Amino acid sequence: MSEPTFATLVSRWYSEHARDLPWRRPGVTPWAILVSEVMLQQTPVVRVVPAWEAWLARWPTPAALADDTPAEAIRMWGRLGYPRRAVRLRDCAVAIVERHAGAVPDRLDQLLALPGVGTYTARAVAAFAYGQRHPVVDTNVRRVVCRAIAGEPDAGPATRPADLVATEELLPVEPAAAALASAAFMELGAVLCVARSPRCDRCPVASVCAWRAAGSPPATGPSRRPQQYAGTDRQVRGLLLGVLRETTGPVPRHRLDQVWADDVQRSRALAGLVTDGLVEPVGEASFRLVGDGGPAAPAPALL
DNA sequence: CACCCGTGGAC
DNA sequence: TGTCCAAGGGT
Repeated sequence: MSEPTFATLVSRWYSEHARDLPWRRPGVTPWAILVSEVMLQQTPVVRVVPAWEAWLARWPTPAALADDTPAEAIRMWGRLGYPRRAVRLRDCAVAIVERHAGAVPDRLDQLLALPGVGTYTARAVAAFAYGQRHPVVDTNVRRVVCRAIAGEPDAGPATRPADLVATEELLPVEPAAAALASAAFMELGAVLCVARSPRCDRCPVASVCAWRAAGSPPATGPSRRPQQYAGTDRQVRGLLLGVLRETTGPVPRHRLDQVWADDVQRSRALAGLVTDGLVEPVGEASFRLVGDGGPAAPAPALL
């Protein structure tokens, strides 16, 4: 009789206490899982749930989304934040149709090649949609492994190859069990082993946690400086996009001028939205969400 | 690697 | 009230 492994302890806890999130239910398609993963990039679960349901009701397949405009994707994205993700998700749908006949690929390298799909999302889809054995490392998993295994209060700012290796070593050999363990690690980090005031009293691995054993030392160095928002280009972009989102078709520049007083910053923000494929100019003095109201008119400059 | 990219809730 | 943080990705 050997002691249960770390993954076994967390997986048992997960089996009993996992939240009933819609993308975890039986029969959910790989596309639906991919959509959930993209929406969950830096956006809390509670805000994703209704957006995910509305999105999939409208675009149940990659082909359906690929046939619609970026403008509609941006509108459906609502206020999830980082609306470039909406455009990339549609680009991703187009790529899936073109490269994979409309089916979400199951190979890691093919997933990684899709727009908006990085190290985390590719592995999450391969594991959760296709049951493959890959370490799935997000901010939650990094925190759990960093604390429980390394005994340190917090992980670094970005996922490193070493994080993947450390997590892989914790996974069971059997692929389905490994995928379950990855979901369990994430859940533990999201629900109990949270950044501020972790709930160690309910933790299934508290007795083997290296961080607890070390006396739960607090984080020392300046981790990452808080990201500013008020007064930044991001706030201005958000204001501009808010106007464009609520209007169908072109919006005269004078209406956009009202959202922010600083001409230089406002122009820079608008140009950024154009560069990022969210907004396009219409004629001399109007802008719209990309593709809003049909294909763009021929560029007059080309004659 | 550093920085940029939205939004809203909790403390 | 300001700060911190949330299933990252692209450049």
